[in-house]
Amino acid sequence: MAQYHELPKTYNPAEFEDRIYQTWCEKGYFTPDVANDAEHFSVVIPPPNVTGQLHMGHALDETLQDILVRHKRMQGYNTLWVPGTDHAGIATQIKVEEQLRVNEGLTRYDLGREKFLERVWDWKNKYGDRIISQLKKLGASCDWTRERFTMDEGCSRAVREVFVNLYNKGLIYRGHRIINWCPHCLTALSDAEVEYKDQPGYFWHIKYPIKGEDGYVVVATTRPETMFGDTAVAVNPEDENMKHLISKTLVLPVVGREIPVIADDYVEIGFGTGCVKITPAHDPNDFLVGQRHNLEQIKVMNDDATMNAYAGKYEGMDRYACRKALVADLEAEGYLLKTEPHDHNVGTCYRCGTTVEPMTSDQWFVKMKPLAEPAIEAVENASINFIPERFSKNYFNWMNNILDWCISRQLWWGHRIPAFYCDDCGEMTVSKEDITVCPKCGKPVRQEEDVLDTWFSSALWPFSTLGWPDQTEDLKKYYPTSVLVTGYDIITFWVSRMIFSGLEHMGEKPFSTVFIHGLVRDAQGRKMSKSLGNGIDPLEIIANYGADALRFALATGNSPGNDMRFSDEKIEAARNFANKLWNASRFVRMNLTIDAVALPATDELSVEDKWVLTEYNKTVKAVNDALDSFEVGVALNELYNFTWDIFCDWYIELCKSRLNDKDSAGNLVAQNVLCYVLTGILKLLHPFMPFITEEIYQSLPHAANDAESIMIAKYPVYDAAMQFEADAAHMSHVIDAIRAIRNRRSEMNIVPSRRAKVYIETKHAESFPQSVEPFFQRLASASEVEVAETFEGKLNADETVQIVTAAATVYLPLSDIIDTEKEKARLSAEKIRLESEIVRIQKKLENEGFVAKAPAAVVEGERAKLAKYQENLEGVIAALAKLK
RNA sequence: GGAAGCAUAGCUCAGUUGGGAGAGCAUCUGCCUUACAAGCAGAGGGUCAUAGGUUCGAGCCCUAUUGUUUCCACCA
Repeated sequence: MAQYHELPKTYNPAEFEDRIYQTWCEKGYFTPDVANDAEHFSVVIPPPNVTGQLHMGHALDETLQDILVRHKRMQGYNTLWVPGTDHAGIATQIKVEEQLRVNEGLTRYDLGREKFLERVWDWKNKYGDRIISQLKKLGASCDWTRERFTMDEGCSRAVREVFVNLYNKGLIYRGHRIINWCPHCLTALSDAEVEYKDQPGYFWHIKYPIKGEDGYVVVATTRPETMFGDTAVAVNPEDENMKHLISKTLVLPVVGREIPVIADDYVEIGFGTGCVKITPAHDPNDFLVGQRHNLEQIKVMNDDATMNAYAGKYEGMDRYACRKALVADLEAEGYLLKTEPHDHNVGTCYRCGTTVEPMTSDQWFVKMKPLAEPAIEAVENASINFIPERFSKNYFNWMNNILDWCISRQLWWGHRIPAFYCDDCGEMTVSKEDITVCPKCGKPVRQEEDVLDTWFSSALWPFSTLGWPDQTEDLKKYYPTSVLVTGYDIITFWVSRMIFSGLEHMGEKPFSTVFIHGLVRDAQGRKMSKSLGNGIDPLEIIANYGADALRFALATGNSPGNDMRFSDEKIEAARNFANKLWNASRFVRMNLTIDAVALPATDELSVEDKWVLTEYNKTVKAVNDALDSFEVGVALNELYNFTWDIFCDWYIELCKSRLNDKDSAGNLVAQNVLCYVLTGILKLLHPFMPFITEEIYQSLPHAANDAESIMIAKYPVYDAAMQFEADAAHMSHVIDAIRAIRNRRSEMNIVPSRRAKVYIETKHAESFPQSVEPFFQRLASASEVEVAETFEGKLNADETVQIVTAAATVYLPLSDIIDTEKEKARLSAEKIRLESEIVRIQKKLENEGFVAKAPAAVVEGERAKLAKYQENLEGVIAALAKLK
């Protein structure tokens, strides 16, 4: 035993987690051999942003991935988990600008582009490293030799390659279009980056006078400040009340500019006033109307959402200040007809929360329709599967209605768009390589200032991380990846874009399965957020409870796609389980004299050995099945129950008598079976709780074919030869009887220290051989045990407690505390219960439909149940008769 | 406006091809039984949201309703 280290008396994860992780790294277990021709299992990590630190969402995402990855690795797959981080364009730039402002009172313009980017890289290095070290704390078995960053050289090359390819195919274009503008971040946003929120507001009804007439039309608007950009008023041509206005000219109040009344069926008859002001430069719908009618686009705001010269005397005012002043003026001049409260949904920036301003602008776009079609098809024909399946509906909804993707951002942090302008001849060149002179005229060129949407590079992650555009060995071996694990909140941002990118650039899907999980909420079910201050720090949890407990708490009870709550109770329960496993292992270990484990031959095994092996084997199957179908919570529940209830509470207890008898043959058998099953539990649990299982594994003797580390051990597989059904049935008779005795004694408040002889009257003598007698002594407070087919005439019913179980009637001679009347009442109640059960089952079995249509196994099960109840009832009736 | 999820013990949640409901925590009772009080043994507690339907049989499938959460779209 000397070669195996001791387990300290108390479970203290902090003592070994870091050490074990370091050993795994040193041994290179995380790095697969590309040349190994086993089937591959590959996963790319959803790259955490370099903006911050690990939060519970990451912890869940990483835990689930690690469970799948470790399971497959132990099953012998050529397993790769690629780690990395995301540059997170806007988010990171905002953070660094904020830091700059607070610490130095500077803006990015004070530093200039180059110096500012140096600062961002400093930030990236610091926080990127921090998040990686946090992933390691969690136990993530990523291959760190393949760590990537969305802006590293390789990924940047992939981005350029993709950009140029799409441009050459006509799928990327530059256009003057209406986009979502964030006046705080000072950049365009894609549709996906806008979050709509309900905000209270008003409908202002404003008179627009008709030129040359006394009359006016009334337009209702929630955004009066945009009226400086109005270039028409539209009515529906089918609207009988309005059609007479068509082609008339209106005079914009305050501004005095003349605009036409146009006909467009975009206007809904009966809604509002029936007249709609058209502001093509500041509303997406109006933009389309403007295109149809060739209207002028008048932009009335600056980039920071202050009003420009078109707003006349309001120039320089913020859009909301302008709104207030304008409304007051309109009212004063009699143009304001009425003001009604109106809640509406306004778009906000997903990074800073500022209300987005729709504006026309020159931006770069990806033409989406041609890319979306094959991406939709891949999910439709189940080439890619969502788990749970319902999330494919989300996906279809987004992809079917997709508009062109605005990919340019007016930021500095990101992949600069590889377009080069020649101011001399006006030529624009898009190029994979940087160029300095115009290929057409030879004059100097300047590169596009804008950078790409951060999701543009994320979209390439499954292949850019494997070396593309080079045809690397990694790419050949590990693409397409096997599973993508992520939250439902970024299906549109990321998953959909990876799918069409993979199909377009690789000609093959990026992954086969998308495994979606929910959000981690706080104990009250609220989203964790900085503003609420209810975030739980995973690192604090690890420090207090250990990474294994955190992982267990996140994985247990988790079902795909559903949100979960994280609470103190949960993490404590997880820690308690780890502690239980720890102590059970200590117990096993302290009873060991063997140096190696070998499962004894079947004829050497006792009934309880065969029982526990049968139950273990069932658990092996259940866990593998559950993991194969991504039911991580179900798998862990199976393991929890087997470990705690069957192994610890029963099997270990059942072994104690053999373990105490050091010289018996049974002693070695028990040692071997205990070690065998415990090692099996450790292996099964390893993907969920990697550290504690390794620590214990290293402290136990192993079988000849066991690996040096549990990480690379073989995952248990179901073995039909290890199903000992008959023995398992015998054992459950014994367990039934023990439970029944405990139950009675507890009801009668008999302290465990008061022992009593146990008489077992049974027709199933084979279930109660002499070898099980110690179980009753140890677990049912028996002083001694006697088994017989009948104790007729030997026991006085009035002086014994009668306990009827399915397979036996047990007598406890406790004459001094027996209340015969209570015994009668109890047995009578039991009789009634059994009778009603019997009637229920009999009815079922008399039902021809049931017998004819139900599966044979179910019918058989009911028959067996009936027989059991009937035997039980006979026992109760006999017991009652004796009390008369 | 469109779509989806959830509703099961006091609380938080499992329940996967439909065969008479489980766990953790909490509560109550008894135990320091030499691995574990972060524990052991027992107990109580559920018209599985409501109303219909399919079926021999429904927590599970279908329809409607109520409550709740989320996603998408958005009418100025």
